[in-house]
Amino acid sequence: MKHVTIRDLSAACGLSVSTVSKALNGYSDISDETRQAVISAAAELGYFPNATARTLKTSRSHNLGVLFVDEYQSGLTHPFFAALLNAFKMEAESRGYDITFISSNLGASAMSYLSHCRYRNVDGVCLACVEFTSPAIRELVESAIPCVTIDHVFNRWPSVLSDNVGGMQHLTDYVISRGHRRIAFVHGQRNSSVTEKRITGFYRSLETHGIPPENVILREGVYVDPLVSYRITNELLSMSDPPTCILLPDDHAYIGAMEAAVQQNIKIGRDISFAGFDGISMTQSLHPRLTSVQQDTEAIGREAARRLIECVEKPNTAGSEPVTIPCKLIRGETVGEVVNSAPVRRP
Amino acid sequence: MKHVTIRDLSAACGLSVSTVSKALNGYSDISDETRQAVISAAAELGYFPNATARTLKTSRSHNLGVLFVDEYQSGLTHPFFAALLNAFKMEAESRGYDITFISSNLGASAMSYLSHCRYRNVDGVCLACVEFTSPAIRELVESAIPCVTIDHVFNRWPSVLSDNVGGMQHLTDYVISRGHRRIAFVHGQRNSSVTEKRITGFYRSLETHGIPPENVILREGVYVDPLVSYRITNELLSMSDPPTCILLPDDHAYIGAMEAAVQQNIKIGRDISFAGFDGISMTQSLHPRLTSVQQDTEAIGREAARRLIECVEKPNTAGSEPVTIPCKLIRGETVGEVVNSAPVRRP
DNA sequence: CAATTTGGCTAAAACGTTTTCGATTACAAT
DNA sequence: ATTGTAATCGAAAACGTTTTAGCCAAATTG
Repeated sequence: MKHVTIRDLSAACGLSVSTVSKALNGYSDISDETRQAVISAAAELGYFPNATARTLKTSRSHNLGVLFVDEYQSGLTHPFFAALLNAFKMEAESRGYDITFISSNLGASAMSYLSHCRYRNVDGVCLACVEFTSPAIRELVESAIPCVTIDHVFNRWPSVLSDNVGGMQHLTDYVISRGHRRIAFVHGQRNSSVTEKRITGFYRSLETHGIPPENVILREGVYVDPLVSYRITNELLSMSDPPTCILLPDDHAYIGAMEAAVQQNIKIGRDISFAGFDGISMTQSLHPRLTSVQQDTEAIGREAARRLIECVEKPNTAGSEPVTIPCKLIRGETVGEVVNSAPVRRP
Repeated sequence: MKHVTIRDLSAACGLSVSTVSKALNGYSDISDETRQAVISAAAELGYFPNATARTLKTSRSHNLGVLFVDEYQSGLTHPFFAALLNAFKMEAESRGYDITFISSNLGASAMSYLSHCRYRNVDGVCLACVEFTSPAIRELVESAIPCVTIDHVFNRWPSVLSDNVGGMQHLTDYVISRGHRRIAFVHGQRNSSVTEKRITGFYRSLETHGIPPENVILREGVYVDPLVSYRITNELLSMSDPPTCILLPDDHAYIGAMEAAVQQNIKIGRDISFAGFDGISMTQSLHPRLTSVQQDTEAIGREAARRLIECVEKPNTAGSEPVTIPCKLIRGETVGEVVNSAPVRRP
């Protein structure tokens, strides 16, 4: 009932263990004849090499670490991360790698990220959704273990970036193209780097269209929280000079914003326009369907896995350039066309 | 820069490797004096035992497999599973266990679940959201590897059940207590075991309240799909003898149901009542706030980890009884009180 | 025909632990 | 002085692989 070992296999074939090992690992000094014999015997006995023993000898575990600390304590239910992880896992598995979560509180004794990685002999680690400047992270990325980072770049290692700047810029471009000139942006928390990037994209669009900063309203909201957005939307709608379009921190905010509009009896898509961020499936079933920007989580995860594995398997090759994955604009029904073009206020 | 090994530690202490190992592992034939010396030296050198070598020797990996196949291809974004996994992971990590995903398509060669588990030397595996009757699963649960199952019971192994029967029963009880007598249940897909359980709970409630089956309407909907629920809700509302309350397959369905009610200008909570299942946070921000039943995913995951680890660490103890985790009723605003008690039709 | 190469295989040492079984000492009891 | 008993420690074998170095016959070369 125990694991069938390479010794059993060698006995069954009448060959030495070294020959069997080399036959299975594609060494060139084994005849095709015996190689076939070994392979078919392995299949028959249901032999799989013991990953542990192999790792001990080769110090390659075919195991990738995944490190993320969720700011919102939502853990794996964090929608962006969950989708990301799923794609990463798919790609890694297809290339023969398992994944294990790296955390700092394994068992009783606290363990640094680096220690955990070494403890488990991971071949590489993917960093996402973390505070990249923290000492524990620095220790890890400065070690010899290959890393890939998402939405952040260390010049030693490959990285993949979601184009938050471009995504927000295109969304704003779109809103402006629909005639909006007085726009509010309720962005997410200021301490997050993605927030800063989206703000950058927002202003970049305004600039290219010559819309003066005085025309826009910037407010700080919070992610994954409809209630704050409800409050802020109410405030914005009751201004003496209200915006014609409100860009929300994410799709969750639309729930609150919608509520505010309905209460004030303001028709969405005509009297007020909204846009979200993330393209969550649920908000695509609401009416009116939310206009939003979708991050290509699948491509991000897949690309991260590819680059990390390449970095693991060919350590000599020079560090690759950061790749940025474009976002996709989802044209819903919440950004209406401004016909009686509101007078643009210029200084 | 390499891993600091037990040999380095033994050299630093001037002791043999065996003594060091025994000191760290709490053997009784080591004096407290030398034990302390070893421990402090280990801390100073940053020594962590290599999990791979330890596993090879002890055939205990401190690694738990997690096996789930998502029916909806939503992978880790499956909300119930994501929450479950998160809780399981937390509990496992606090007890010194890492987790790895078990799948059947690792690398090029297809590998059975059992082979994957053996390949990675997992100490045990948690089965959730799977087709428990499939041959690949049977092979695994019939092996020597400890298993814990969620929402299904094999009598060999511990299991933890979410009380879908009781949850649905209490929800129906509540609806009936609000005066509803003509109730529709749009349940999920019929091939799922949780669907059957909820239907059971539904009928159990009807029976205890003496409501004849002719009074209720049963329709098959689908999970995580607002559109189908939109259609079915529309159909139900246009009946000559419409229900006063519609129980939906899950919270996602409420999006569609709400849409249908708004279109027909029917006020939710007064003219028609709705209830969901799952207690997704988003629907708790909608208005009216959805009445729903929340599964205690945190307790389920935690309990599963506990039982699995106990089963791993004390293999002799007899198999524990299945534990069922109760659901929590969330009283929202979507189930109104029926004042002019609709006449109950009796045969 | 001798010398060299080549093809195909094996022996054995590692990888970093744990654990069994002895070995050594000290000290008390006979 | 001999024996017995604890109390500590160490030697060495394992766990299942991979990989280096080498062996032997056959094939090729001069």
